[in-house]
Amino acid sequence: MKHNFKLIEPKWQKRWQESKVFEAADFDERPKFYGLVEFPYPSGAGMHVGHIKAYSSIEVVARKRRMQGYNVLFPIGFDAFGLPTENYAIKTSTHPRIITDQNIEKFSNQLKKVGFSFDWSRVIDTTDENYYKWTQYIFLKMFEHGLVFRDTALVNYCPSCKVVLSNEDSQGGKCDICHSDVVQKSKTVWYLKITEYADKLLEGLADVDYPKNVKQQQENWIGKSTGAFVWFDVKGTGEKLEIYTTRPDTLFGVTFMVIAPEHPLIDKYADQIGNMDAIEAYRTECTKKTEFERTQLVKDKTGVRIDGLTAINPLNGKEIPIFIADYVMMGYGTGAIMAVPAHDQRDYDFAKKFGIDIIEVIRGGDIAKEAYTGDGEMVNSEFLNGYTNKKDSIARVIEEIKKMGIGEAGVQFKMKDWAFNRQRYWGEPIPLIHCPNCGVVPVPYEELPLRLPDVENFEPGEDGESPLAKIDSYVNCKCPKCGRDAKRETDTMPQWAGSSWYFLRYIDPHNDQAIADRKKLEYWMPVDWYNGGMEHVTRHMIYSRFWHHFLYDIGEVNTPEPYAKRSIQGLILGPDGDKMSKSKGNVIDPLDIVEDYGADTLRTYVLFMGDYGAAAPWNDNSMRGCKRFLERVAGMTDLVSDDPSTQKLETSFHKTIKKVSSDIEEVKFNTAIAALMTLTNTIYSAGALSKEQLEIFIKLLSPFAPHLTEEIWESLGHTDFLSVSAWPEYDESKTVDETIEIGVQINGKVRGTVVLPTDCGKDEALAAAKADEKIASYMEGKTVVKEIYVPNKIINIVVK
RNA sequence: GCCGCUGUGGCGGAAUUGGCAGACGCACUUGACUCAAAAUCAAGCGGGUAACACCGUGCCGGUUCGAGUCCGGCCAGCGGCACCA
Repeated sequence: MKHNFKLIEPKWQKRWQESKVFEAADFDERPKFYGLVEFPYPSGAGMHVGHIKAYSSIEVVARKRRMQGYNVLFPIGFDAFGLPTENYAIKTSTHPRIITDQNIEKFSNQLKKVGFSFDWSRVIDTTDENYYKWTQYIFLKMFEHGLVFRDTALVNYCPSCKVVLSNEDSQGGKCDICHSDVVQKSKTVWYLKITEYADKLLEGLADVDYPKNVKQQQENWIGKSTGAFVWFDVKGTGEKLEIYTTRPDTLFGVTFMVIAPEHPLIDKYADQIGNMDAIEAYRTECTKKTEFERTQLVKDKTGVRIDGLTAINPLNGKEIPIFIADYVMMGYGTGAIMAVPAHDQRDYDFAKKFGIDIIEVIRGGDIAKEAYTGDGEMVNSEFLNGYTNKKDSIARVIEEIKKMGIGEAGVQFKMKDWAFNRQRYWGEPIPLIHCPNCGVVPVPYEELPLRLPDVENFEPGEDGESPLAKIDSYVNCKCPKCGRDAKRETDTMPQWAGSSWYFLRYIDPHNDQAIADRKKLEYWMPVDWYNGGMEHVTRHMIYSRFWHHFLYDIGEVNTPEPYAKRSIQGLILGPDGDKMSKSKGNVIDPLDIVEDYGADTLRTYVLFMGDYGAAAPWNDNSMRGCKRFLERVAGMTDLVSDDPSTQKLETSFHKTIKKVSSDIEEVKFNTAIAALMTLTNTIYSAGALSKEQLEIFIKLLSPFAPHLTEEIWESLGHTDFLSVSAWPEYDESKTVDETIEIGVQINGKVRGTVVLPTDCGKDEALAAAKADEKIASYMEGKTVVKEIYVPNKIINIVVK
């Protein structure tokens, strides 16, 4: 047979679609498998080869599972709210709804051309009102449970996008959308209390199968630290200044305190502060610094002493000065620290610059040169003197400060609450109403969805005001509680809202009574295997795990963790080894490859390129090698024979079944394909194979190259789909050859090989080795010291 | 600075977890077919040698009959976090 991909690929895609062979069946008695891939943002540019690689992994697993007799749910949808569409809408004066529909249409067609076995009856679109109704529903549930709050604080703000960003959306001080520098701005924003779930998100990691680096990155992001809160009296005010520290056992080494420039203590006692002018000047200066400047000036500490306010060390009653300095952040801990210059480098640098005392309380370093942060004997610390173990001294001091009522043990997280509103049009409207009488009132559940109104102009207002604020008919409403005139919240939800629960909607996409039917949720959840990119580990994955834990707590879902297993795909780089980008002109369009080489070649190649989790450059020649391989597979149909000699291939077949089966489970698609190539070479050398053997071969290949293998299956006389035929079984005893060639070493160096019966005994093996002429020559005139024989592996003869 | 990952031919990458390093694919060389080219088929392909020897998995040392794999110490690259108290 010839591999005529242009003919067969559309043919099978049509048949799969018409027969609904990939549609999942709820409550089927077969075991279930829920395979998930990160649904795409339908951009105007269409699909990227990265999408193909990302989807091909679960595609292969899903196809294998179906053949193994599982009831498989492998869905796809579109995460379609977001800025790129909105910006394109502004540029072209087209409604985002129209653009989104066009892009979804384009993406769907492209996905179908690659032959992915998605269940197209369950497609979701996060911008569909019947979908975002439930996004709003979950939001209101969170509101109801006190997880939504409003606060005025310093937030990440992107001046270019004119939008408030969450911590996750401004990693490294850059806007996630346009990559320009984020500034800190005081704003009143809506938060989701994700920090309330910090511990659950951390502990949940113990129960899931994620790659190590994924777990570690999430742990870092959550950033739990344990320590203590300590309250310092501010002399003459009755005020307690609360600090957080991980080393409360260094309390006797405190020689000053530092509070963040934004700390409320300053304004509260402004009239007692003698140098308010200097302090105000410093505060102004701080707000002008960009994130970049702050991180670049790490060594150069700045600050101002607050005249008129001094603190008292609660352990020894010593008076200590208070400074403001921007190396202390309002956003972490309490915005105030006790400074122990002898044992913290930042405090040390500050103390040196301002001429403050440095008191050693832990021995082991040289505090004349630098701060000592290691372990050692405690000194100058009264009741702590003599402790040498940090754990013990911390435990002791916590006990003591608790007794004295001056502090307590505590934990802190780096993770911050999720700034949840965006001053944008193309997002889910936030279903809250501001009533002058009742305060913030939720839109009643029965009024959901709160629909996005039509507007003329999608541009945000000058001071970062949402476009929705300009529509009086939307803004003005009646308070659901008291019935008086009220105003709607006009901001929308962030990009990540819709994707925080989408995997639940696939389970019951058309349900208008609930997120999804409870029984169906219990049947399908959790997601058995979720593949995606590293870039979502500290955004989408954290957010969606948070929402899911919440839904579990209120009894809406049956598992705390949404994803049982996670895998990560590595980037496909351009042929030049650089990241693909339009400006570099090194972008490979997957549809061009489908057109010129076929979908089966594309699919096989993206998985054959290398280690699935690692980045690898695209290589046209290497891709053609995969096409050549598929052509050789097509050619096997001409080798089918009932000649008894084909029985000699049996061992190779059993080995290959075993290898391909296990490699797919271990995300080693490259070696699974390599094994099939090796078997192809073996078959061609043999010159013939049986019909049954060819059937096994195409079954093993079908998850990778489903079109060609369906075609061969049909040509062999089958009228059913290969895609749902039974996955081949292997017989362990038949995976072993009768004879095996092993290496023979003299003194650890390979000097020859010998062919032995499998599992041959030691005497026989050594005799065979010594009979070898070359081996014998190496042993001549030497005495044998030791003989090592590992069956089926190696012979090593040590001589002197 | 802290944490994590990775270093193997000309290239992408294998190696049953301590047992013949370089599977499979690409590139390359030679041959067959062809007027010729492409495609295809056959053979070769880490360095080195006429052939052996010998040298080879980032570097230095160690354990072992035997190390890409284990241990100790470095070096380089990538990713994440970062004045986190």
